[in-house]
Amino acid sequence: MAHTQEPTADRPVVSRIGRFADRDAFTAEGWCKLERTLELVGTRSAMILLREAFYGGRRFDELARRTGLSDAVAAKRLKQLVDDGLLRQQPYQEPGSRTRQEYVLTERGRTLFPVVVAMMSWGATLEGREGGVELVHAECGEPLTAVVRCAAGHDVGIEDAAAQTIREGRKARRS
Amino acid sequence: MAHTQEPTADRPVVSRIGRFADRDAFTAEGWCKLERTLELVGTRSAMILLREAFYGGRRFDELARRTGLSDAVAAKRLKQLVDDGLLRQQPYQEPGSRTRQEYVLTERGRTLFPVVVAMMSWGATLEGREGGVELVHAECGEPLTAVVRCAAGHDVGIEDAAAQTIREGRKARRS
DNA sequence: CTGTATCCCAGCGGATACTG
DNA sequence: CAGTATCCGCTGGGATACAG
Repeated sequence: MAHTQEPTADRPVVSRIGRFADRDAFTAEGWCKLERTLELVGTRSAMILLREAFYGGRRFDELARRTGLSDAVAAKRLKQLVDDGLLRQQPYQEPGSRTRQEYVLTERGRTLFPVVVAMMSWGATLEGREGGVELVHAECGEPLTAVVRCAAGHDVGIEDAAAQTIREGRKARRS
Repeated sequence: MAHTQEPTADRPVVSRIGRFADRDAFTAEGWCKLERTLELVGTRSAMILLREAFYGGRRFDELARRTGLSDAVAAKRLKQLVDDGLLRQQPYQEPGSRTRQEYVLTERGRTLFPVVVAMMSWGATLEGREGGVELVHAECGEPLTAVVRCAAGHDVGIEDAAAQTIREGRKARRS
């Protein structure tokens, strides 16, 4: 698949392999994986609540205040995230105080880690006030970024990516 | 699932280092890098237009139809993406036909690659119809995923991440 | 402390019609 | 082909008040 080449302006950034004649057939409905993701976490409130969950936030009060969301919106979105299986609610006993409910990421929610990191990392490249909170590697203290890799383990830059249609019925394997 | 210390309910999923006493001070305004990202690409239309750009879509008609967006919405969002410096409009001469305008990703837009891949890759893990379009590594044909890495080059799983406050003025270096 | 209930507004996005 | 203009419904999210 020769595509040595500079992805300059007169060529698509991402080369196309496969047949794109049938591209339009996949436009609508539930085909697009990106849109499926957006249906679950496509709102600002969902993303920043997840951000706080990754930061370690657990109690309702904590999550609502630190996101700056109103109670109503926080409650509604948290409920949706629980319904969608990204957060789980469970009782939590603190010695000396009464039982509380807390929100924790489920295993599925935890798999959003690269998504959150990718967005935070990209946002860090924009102009804006320095400071805030960041995620780092606990062992070396370096900030996190998201990189693209293929299922075979190769690092993949944008110029090495190609878009192709998936045959219906062909099982997408996720190693 | 290796990670020995189960990040169970009574511990934050992501451990906290640094002082979080001042955490609330960073809640509002432009501190959060994730929110900065959401301001630019936080809408459904922006994300799926970028998706099509990564797939290689260039002309207005193509982008509007394949995203399923109405002309009005597509035009408005494309204009915003151009204003924000994620897409660029440039003339394009096809032999035998008249000059056309086309939308191409700018360098900044291209850096959104991990974000788009992360979201598509996560969406692929959800239930839904098989098929559609996917991004693969051109050389080996394997599908793409996004993984988290620190600036020092280590792969970082969620259990190895920590949240910390950034001192104001400390320059966030991006290697 | 953890929500629910109402009211309200702005923005997203669809549909349709129209322009260069 | 590449948009603009207008209208309109839906929902995201804020504010305020109330409840277990």
